[in-house]
Amino acid sequence: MARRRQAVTIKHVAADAGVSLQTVSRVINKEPNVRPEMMARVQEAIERLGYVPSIAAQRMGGSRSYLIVALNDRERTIAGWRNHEGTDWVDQMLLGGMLKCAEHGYRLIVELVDTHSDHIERELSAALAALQPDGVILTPPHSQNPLITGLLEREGISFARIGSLAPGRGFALTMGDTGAAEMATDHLFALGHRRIGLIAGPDEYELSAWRVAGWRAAMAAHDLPTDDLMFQGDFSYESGRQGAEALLEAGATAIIASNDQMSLATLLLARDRGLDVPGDLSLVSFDDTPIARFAHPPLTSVVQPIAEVTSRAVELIIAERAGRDAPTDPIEIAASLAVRGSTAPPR
Amino acid sequence: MARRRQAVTIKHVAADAGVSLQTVSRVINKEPNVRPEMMARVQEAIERLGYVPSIAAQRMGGSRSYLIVALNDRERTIAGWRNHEGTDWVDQMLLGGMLKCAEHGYRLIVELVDTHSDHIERELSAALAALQPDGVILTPPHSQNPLITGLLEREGISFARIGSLAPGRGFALTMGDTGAAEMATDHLFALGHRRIGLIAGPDEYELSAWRVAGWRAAMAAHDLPTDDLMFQGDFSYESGRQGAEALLEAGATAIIASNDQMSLATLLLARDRGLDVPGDLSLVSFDDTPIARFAHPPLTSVVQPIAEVTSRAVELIIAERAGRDAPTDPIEIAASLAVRGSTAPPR
DNA sequence: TTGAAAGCGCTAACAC
DNA sequence: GTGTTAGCGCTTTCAA
Repeated sequence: MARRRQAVTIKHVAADAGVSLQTVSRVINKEPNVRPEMMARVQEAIERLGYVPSIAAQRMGGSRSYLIVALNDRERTIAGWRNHEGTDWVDQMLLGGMLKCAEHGYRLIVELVDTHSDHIERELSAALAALQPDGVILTPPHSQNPLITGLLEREGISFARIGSLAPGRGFALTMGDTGAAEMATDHLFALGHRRIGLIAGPDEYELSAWRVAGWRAAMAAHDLPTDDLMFQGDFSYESGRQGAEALLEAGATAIIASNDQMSLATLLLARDRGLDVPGDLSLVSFDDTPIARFAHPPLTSVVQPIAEVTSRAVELIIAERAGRDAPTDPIEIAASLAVRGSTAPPR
Repeated sequence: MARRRQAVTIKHVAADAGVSLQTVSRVINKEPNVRPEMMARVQEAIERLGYVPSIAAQRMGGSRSYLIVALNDRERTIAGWRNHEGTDWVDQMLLGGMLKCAEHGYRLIVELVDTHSDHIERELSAALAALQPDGVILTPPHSQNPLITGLLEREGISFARIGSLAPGRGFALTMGDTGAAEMATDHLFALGHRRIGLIAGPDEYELSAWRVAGWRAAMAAHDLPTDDLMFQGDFSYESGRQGAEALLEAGATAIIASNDQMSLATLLLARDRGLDVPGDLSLVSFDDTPIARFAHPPLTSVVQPIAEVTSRAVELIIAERAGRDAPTDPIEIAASLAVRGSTAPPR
């Protein structure tokens, strides 16, 4: 295979337009101090020759790399793909992130690193050194891992933290978990439920606590006790089953589960016990994956705007690189509730 | 934001190990002609300093870019993500492709281009110029688009064609569609079906014809007529419904549908008509997405090894770049049949 | 407002 | 075997 070089480079454009390399570069980067006339001439040459800058060369020149890394948890992501039951977190990130990137000539690269690895910093450093991305989008639980945020901060790379409100650098974005939990609780309350249980996620995820807080707030607003109605799971099916057992024991007539696996576990436990959903037990899921949508009955679910949040994260990163000033307050893009067949008034 | 440069470069390593840049480069690239002793010294320096080569600089040096592009159909892919019903083609490509890439220090970048666009060549050229990937993995229907394969061939970029057997350059890989269709047909025959209908995919996809051929071959082997038992759909729900109507009209007791949407359409049509699946109608899907797995009953499906095929495609591309000789024959990684509740003996 | 020169981190070609 | 040199395509000084 022949050593392949760029077909048309900035030099060709410069020659064609009869200007210097520098002027072409300025036009490409939309820099000021170029006469409209020059700019038009250069633009025309670019079109004619079909010139597209090489991102490797742009990076080498010391400017942007036009690469944004979406960092996900390796174990969980791969497990999701392997089981292929449609957990579409990554797809939604691609949908929102890739398309937004494309609008600005950027690319989104998915990277996986182990949360629990002791050499997580080395893994990430290697990826950063290899790719030299202009930004990194962190998802839970990476978004609240100080080893990761610290490294990014030291390296001076702009990053977004999805699902984290911790103070510090990096754009914080949430999907309004507190409000979503309140919404779910209120929905169940409005149906007439009073014993509303919550199967929470693990502490490792900040958002677990937010959801608990939202549920507690809603319960308190209705003067309802929460005493033994909370069970802390770890997002696994098994923990969901345990949680459902505990909450049924506590007399829950409705259960909110913090993800699809725990919801599914609850649904199947109910079935095993001969309980009708939603007749004997109402159920709200906190994920809107096919597992929830195609369950029988289809689960009322909190729908998380992953694509929108990722898109926003990309925007923030690109805007910061472009020198525009960044918002310092956390950004919330609220989840919504899709009411389906798993919730109904209690008997 | 400070202009960020590589923290530790090949120069640092060279200095640290007391050798020339070139020697370090040779070690990195596993080139011959380096004494084991030198190599060890360099390796040690690399470890100690935590050096990782910059992909951009490697590309600039004129060698590999360590980037492989996975090219998918824009419209279909985005629609899949938007509807988010778990069509996990891209996920499976990432699963197989990313992991294999990672083993060799490569990255997989997902790119979307419009099949029906008249400027498809410009779109692709731009992506190639920007990224300068070492290889491109084509999926249907791009894999049989001469505009695309022609361009890649002219540019001298190695590429893999998934789902294409057309002659010409590029590694051809299939998932044994002919055999899969035969397998599905034989399964139904073994259950006692004689009127087995097929809802085929559009001609735009080579594999549509292979599936028809497999079905025909299996039917012929059992001396069964195929006359009015074939309907050509276009992978849409609507066409699936039309196909199901036509085939039921023709007296089919079993239907094989070429994707999940058409299968779902068939299932729902049966339900509308009060037909029990599998009692009155057996159904085999050609996709194993959540739509098929979570349907009621769960659909017997052809399971396509997308991850494996992509992984293999990555291997082939990397091997070719490394100068190892490439297989010229098409590679088949056979699909399997997951028997579920939608197939049973006819009444 | 424009251009010339230097250098980014790496590899290819050649010399030693 | 190993080191030296000359770029790759671009951006960043800095000078005009």
